[in-house]
Amino acid sequence: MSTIYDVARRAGVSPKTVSRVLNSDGPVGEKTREAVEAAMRELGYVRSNAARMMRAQKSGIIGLITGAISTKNQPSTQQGLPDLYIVQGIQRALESSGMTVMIADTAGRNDRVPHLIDTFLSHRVEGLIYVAEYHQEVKLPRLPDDTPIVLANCFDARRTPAVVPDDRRLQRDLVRRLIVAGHRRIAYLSLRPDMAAGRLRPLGYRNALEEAGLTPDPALLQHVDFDQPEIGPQLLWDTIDRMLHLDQPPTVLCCGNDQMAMMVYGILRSMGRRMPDEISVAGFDNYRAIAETLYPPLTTVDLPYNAIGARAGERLMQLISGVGRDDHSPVLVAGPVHWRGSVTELRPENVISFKTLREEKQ
Amino acid sequence: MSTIYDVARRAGVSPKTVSRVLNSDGPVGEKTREAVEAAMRELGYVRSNAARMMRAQKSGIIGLITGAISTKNQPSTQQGLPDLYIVQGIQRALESSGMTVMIADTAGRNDRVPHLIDTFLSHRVEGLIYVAEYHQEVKLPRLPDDTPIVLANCFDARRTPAVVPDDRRLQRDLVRRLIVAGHRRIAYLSLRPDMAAGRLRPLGYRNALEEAGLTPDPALLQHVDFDQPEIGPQLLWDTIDRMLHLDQPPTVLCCGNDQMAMMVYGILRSMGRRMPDEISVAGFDNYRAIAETLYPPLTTVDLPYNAIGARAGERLMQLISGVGRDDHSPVLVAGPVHWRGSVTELRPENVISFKTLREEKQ
DNA sequence: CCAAATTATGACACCGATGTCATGACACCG
DNA sequence: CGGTGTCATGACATCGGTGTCATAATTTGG
Repeated sequence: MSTIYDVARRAGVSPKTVSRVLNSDGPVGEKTREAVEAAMRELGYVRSNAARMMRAQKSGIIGLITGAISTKNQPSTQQGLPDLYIVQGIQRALESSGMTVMIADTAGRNDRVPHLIDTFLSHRVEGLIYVAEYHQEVKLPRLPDDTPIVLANCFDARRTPAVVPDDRRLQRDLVRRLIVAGHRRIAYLSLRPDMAAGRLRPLGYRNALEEAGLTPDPALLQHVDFDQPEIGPQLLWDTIDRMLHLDQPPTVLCCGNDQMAMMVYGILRSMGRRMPDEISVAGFDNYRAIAETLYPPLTTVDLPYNAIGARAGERLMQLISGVGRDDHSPVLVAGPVHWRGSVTELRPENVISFKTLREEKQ
Repeated sequence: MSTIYDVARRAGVSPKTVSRVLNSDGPVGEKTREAVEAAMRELGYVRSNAARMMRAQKSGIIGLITGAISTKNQPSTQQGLPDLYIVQGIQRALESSGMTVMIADTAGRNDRVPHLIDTFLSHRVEGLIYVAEYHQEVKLPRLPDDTPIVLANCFDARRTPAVVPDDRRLQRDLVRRLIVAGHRRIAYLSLRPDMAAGRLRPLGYRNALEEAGLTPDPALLQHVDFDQPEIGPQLLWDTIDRMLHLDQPPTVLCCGNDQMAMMVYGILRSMGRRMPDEISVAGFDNYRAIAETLYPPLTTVDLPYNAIGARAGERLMQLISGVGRDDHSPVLVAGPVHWRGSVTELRPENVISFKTLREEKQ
């Protein structure tokens, strides 16, 4: 591959002049510039980042660590593929700043993280982003120097800058909307409480009920470890069966995520229940491959992984430029409710007008 | 960040000696080595790849271009997220060779590809991999120099080294298995024929039937553009309705992919058909979030995106080391049939034993 | 015990781009 | 017309490792 020296020789100028043309640095004569540009074209010259990085002491590289990429085909895979969307969002956000993204995955082994960080540091990355596959607390080794790092879809005890989904608010918004549609008996099938989503979403559900003056009924709230290999569907079946046989059965089943909702679809239909007339179903995530393809399409709330990535990228760029280095508050990201065919709007006379709620939503 | 000069000064040796310790190059005295290692630890030294790359003229970087990462939230999103799995496979394959992966996405705009390639070249990547979101033909700008490139999940007219799924064989294997299970009236709901999968999979379906001495019935083969926004589900409904009212209706519906199968589940149940007793359903892809969570779990065939990535990575490493530079034959990748609850095994007396088929499958 | 081989270490150049400073050629102004 | 600015360009050093060669110290062998 050719260098500025090759270009300089061919154009009959000094290397420094070529450099000036490349960077529009100092003044360069019209004829000289043309000669240099011609030489560059003819040689197919591409400037070496390594050399330029050495002088500039800037790499223009951001390191991305994602455990997600590799834990996906583990036994218990319950989530969608949020990380891809997050990575996409990061790329979008970093694109304008001219950064190049270097990516590495832990291959499902957290003990490899220090090694990956070392590799990134040897490339002198200007910042790091750690992407988790689902909202959770993580523990990262302390970075040896002052390279900024942002956590996406996770947080840690050291209060490292983080961007996470606002699970509580998202669930609250969805349940609010269900209430606006006239539903009063709203069941909630929650994810395992050892995941952040399994704690925060039920909280949002409760908030929405209380706001509306409804008393949460313990009989309508149940944790279901639905993605357990064998017993998951059975657990779900039993729970739904029990709820539907209550004196006052729910009119809508709010599911911990879209995948659970998909399974609920199959179960309800096997039970001979018609959707959404007899019983409505709502999801969480707006996992589009599922929500839009299910029949009927699934009402759910958008967990905007793209935006999480974008926010993380922006936050990192700020940190790199020295802004908000001591701001430790996490960035919460929310998205809109997607109202589709899986939930009935109950008869108007049952629907109370949540004026304040609606206004707030705007 | 500290340099070997800092380390050398601290350890009271020359920079070259530090370099020797780093690379286990020449002989180094025991005491000297320890002093150097101590100094490195104390300073938190991390070697600069930029500098070393300059001398070595090797970057240790592989460039990854994926259009997929960004076209996902386009209107017509029908596939899963194969690219993530492909990327994962690539990383796995490259990990052992100590390569670092740099990733860039086209943000859905193919006109950005040349720019991305330039960026990669400026980093002096040792190879490139282009990952497509679904099996298709692509057209890439010619690379200006001899940097090797491999196409993953796509191919081009220049016969650039490529790794693609063996759609025909996968579909044939699945249909074979259906035949072994006793099915004779096998319907095929195909994807749009403008996608490679929409042409190759029906071909495999046909192959399997003919092998078994069954005559393909045109009434049982239908292209369905199921992921069209509004009319998709309707088209699918009509097609299924028509097929189920044939004189000899199908016993199993073979779907172009798992997502279509998911929609078919909903439709069949709305029609009041019980699965799998009355009618069986099979998918394609083994999109696990869907196939394993559907109720009943979906029989499908594994399109091993992971393996595609891994093969692509391996192929690239070969090319880099100069092996098989003029081998233009594409690598075909297949995976196993996953037999789950969505397809009935018909009564034994109906089941002919496909001895040869079974043996071949092993 | 001395020559030859081996071990341990350092001086120096180089990879390719760019920052600093110098130099020569003009143009402009009083 | 001489001094001062601006323009256009180049010489040279530098970034941080590593290859080459030289040199000093030590061991080995005859």
